[in-house]
Amino acid sequence: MVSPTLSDVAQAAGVSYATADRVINNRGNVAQKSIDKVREAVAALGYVRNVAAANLSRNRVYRLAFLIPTGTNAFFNRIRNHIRHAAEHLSVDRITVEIIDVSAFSVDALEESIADLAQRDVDGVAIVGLQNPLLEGPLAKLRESGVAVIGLVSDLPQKFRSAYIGIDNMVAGRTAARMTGMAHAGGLGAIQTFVGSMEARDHAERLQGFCDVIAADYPHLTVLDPILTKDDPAVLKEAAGAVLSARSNVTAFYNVGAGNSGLVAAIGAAPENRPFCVVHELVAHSKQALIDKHIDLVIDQRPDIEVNRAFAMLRALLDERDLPPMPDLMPTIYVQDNLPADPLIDIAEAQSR
Amino acid sequence: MVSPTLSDVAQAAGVSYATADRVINNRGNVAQKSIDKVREAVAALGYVRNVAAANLSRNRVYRLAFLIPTGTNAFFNRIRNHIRHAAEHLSVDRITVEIIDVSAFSVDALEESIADLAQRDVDGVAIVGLQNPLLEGPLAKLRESGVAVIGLVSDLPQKFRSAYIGIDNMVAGRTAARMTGMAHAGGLGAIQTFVGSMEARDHAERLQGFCDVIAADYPHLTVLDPILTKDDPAVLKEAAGAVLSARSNVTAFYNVGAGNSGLVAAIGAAPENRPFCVVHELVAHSKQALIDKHIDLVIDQRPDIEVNRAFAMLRALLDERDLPPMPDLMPTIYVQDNLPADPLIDIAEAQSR
DNA sequence: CTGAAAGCGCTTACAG
DNA sequence: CTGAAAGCGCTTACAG
Repeated sequence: MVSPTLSDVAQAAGVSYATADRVINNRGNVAQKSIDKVREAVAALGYVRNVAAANLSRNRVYRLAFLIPTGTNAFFNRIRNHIRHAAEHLSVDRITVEIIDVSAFSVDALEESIADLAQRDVDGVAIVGLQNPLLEGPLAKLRESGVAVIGLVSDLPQKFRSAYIGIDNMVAGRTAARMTGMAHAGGLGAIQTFVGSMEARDHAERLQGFCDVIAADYPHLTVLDPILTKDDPAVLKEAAGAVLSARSNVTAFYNVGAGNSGLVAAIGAAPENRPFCVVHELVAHSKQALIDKHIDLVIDQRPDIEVNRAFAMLRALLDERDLPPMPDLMPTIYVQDNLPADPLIDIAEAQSR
Repeated sequence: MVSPTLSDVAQAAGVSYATADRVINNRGNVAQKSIDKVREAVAALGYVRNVAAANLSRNRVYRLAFLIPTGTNAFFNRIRNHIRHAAEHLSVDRITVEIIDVSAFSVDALEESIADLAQRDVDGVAIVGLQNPLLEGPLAKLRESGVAVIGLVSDLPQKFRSAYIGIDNMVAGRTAARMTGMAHAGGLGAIQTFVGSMEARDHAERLQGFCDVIAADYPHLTVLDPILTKDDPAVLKEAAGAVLSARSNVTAFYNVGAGNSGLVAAIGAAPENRPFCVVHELVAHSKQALIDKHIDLVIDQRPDIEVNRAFAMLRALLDERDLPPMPDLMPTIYVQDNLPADPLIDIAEAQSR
């Protein structure tokens, strides 16, 4: 039971190889009669196109690009490492990968980078995006020129990308709230929250999800107004330190954004009777803080899986084949006991220093 | 910068294509001088073998098999569904997949099934194994005949398989303990544990990990002796019901094994003031129990990821290429908020009824 | 020990 | 609108 080839199909349909090929790939210029005959033969034989052979024959090379925000953000450094690491194993499949740095959180910079891509010789691109209409023009152009576009970690305007790979930040916030609620075991409490910026959509969504769950299921807990940190460790250290030394009634810390090293430093300076601590993204210092019992939980979006999926998705898109199975990506909960021994986490951090 | 081909290498080395091929694939019968020249050329040009072309030329078809325990166990039904689902998308790559049922937990049955595989025309196999020396004979034969063998979910004797894909059950138990500890917020408590069988290695390991963490970090909690359930829902229902109606001082339930539907039924019958509940494996009824707030946490080993990795691993093994990046698989923690909308979970359950 | 050549299942000009 | 043929990068007999 060897699978049928295109020449089997052609023979069964009574047409030439080339004509069968034209039908299979919708290349046009075929008589309706021929089309019907080929379609029938395909159905009868159960023909399925051999993508590997097709790619070989056109000497297919996938040139992929990732647009990633710059900066010392340990999370994006982790993403970068996962891309590079995956890329090493992908050269076997004739895939070249380029990481393009984009100034973080700047719509203008992102717009320009996307426009530049059209010049570049690229087949597919994954973009850490922003939901901004300014991006629509360059994105439309990119897609017109046949480039596959997906959003990664942070979405693009939906009509201008083929897929989005990332978590739902509302869910991430809800998950953080659930754990914080549980950890109070029915007792009273007050939760001090920290956010980088309320303009950052992901931060706002996480906080929203967090507050929703606390209000619904843990009414004996109070969520205090968030302290704005700009994701700056120094700001976090100072603010958290102030709360701790005030011997307030705060029973938990939830940092919605980045800058965790500052939070950990403040806690390390006053370890007795610290509040329950939840933060986002597993990077070298948050991992170490878990091990040191300075914090309790890390909610992570699994950048390794995100990157792998981005590659799989781009390839499927470029091969014009069905997408591989991809259930929703859900935030993962780490405690000190289920930490992955992922060397890329630590590399990421080393580079960000 | 097109990547060099074997004919580039042959030309650079001053030998024929066939000779270069012999060196690249270690086929032997080549003069040392030729070997050296080819090796140099490979290094100089940065040649990397095109696996797709190689597979095409030998008309490579991968015939893979999975040996999975039978029974109504919802977890293994979930595994089955993931295999079938992945298989649908794999026919494109000339991969055929066969699921072979094996009587659960029977060394004899497993031994026989492995022996049968040698007859069958199979290139690679993933086996839900047992650590039993009886398996070594048939496994050795299988590998001699060139079949790639990996352990899945439960390991085989280590020397007789190329890789193991599954979680560390000690880690799973530790994780369960950490969450249970947190949920007591420093208060006193007693934890009733349930195990299927202390002979089952995975159960014993989970319980061990659980007890270790409670003893080390939550000394104010007591772990009660496990109730033996044989993974039978009826036994669990009865036992848990008895504990609940005794109005004991039990503050938490931890079910190390299967049979959760019985536990949930007992809780559903007496929902007021129920203990904190941790179970293993996300299947339709444990998912529903989370949503219904009958239980608090599910520790899951992500069978979807395990299955995907099993396929990737077997392919890499058969292609004799480097293994793709695979960080340790860690148990995942689910609460009602980060549940995946995975249709295969529910299919699995429907079939097991 | 070495090399020339057919073939894997496709795509792509090219000729008609 | 249709078909014959070269070529993609490899493997595999086969001849020497």
